[in-house]
Amino acid sequence: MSWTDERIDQLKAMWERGLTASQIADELGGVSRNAVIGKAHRLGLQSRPSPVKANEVPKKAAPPLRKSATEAEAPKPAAPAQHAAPPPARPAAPAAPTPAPAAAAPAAEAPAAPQPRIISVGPGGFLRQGPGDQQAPIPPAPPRRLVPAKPSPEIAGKTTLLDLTERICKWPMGHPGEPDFHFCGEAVNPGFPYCVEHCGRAYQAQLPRGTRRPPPPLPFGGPRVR
DNA sequence: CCCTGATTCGC
DNA sequence: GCGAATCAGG
Repeated sequence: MSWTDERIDQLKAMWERGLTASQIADELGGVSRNAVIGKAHRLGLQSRPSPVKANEVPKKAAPPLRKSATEAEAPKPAAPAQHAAPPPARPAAPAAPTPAPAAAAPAAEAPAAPQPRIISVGPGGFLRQGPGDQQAPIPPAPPRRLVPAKPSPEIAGKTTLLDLTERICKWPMGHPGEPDFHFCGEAVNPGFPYCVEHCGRAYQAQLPRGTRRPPPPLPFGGPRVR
């Protein structure tokens, strides 16, 4: 599997949306988590909250057993005189304990990052935006009332999250949070998370905007091999 | 153990 | 450029 422009776009989008590398890899298919991370770095996409990065600046004297001591370069400041001069800390680590300016929740955020490309990821990754149909701000918390999850009559007979199995089409119907949100529930197209019909919708190529999408090519035989 | 992202380095 | 192997924190 190679990094086509489209896949790179999806990677960027999902990465910025805060999906984990595993999720992204899974969503794209054909690549490993490492591949995603590697690519993200090469692209210059940069570190969001990483578990292994709270601090740590310079400290590479005894790399366990790596094959090379690439950077054993401690820039000797050649500071003569000054006897008893205490190690002036590290020249490059002033007082900036919070290098992550945007470490907020990945959800309700709109940093206004210009993103002209069109991307289209299936409902699993939940991205469907483009210059034309950008998502509304999703602003004020809807005055919806949280209710003690009683089996409302609306979802009676519907496929809920708990009903999902590997053989059940997981295409979402409606939107999460809405009272009648449920899943398609049809038998899946074997090997895919959705039924044949929804596979057709999930994996179609992005049409040029303006084009009315005709009936999806139904006899699904599309891409994505896992 | 599982998960995460970061980094290195042979290809 | 790519990604497995490795590292390292939660």
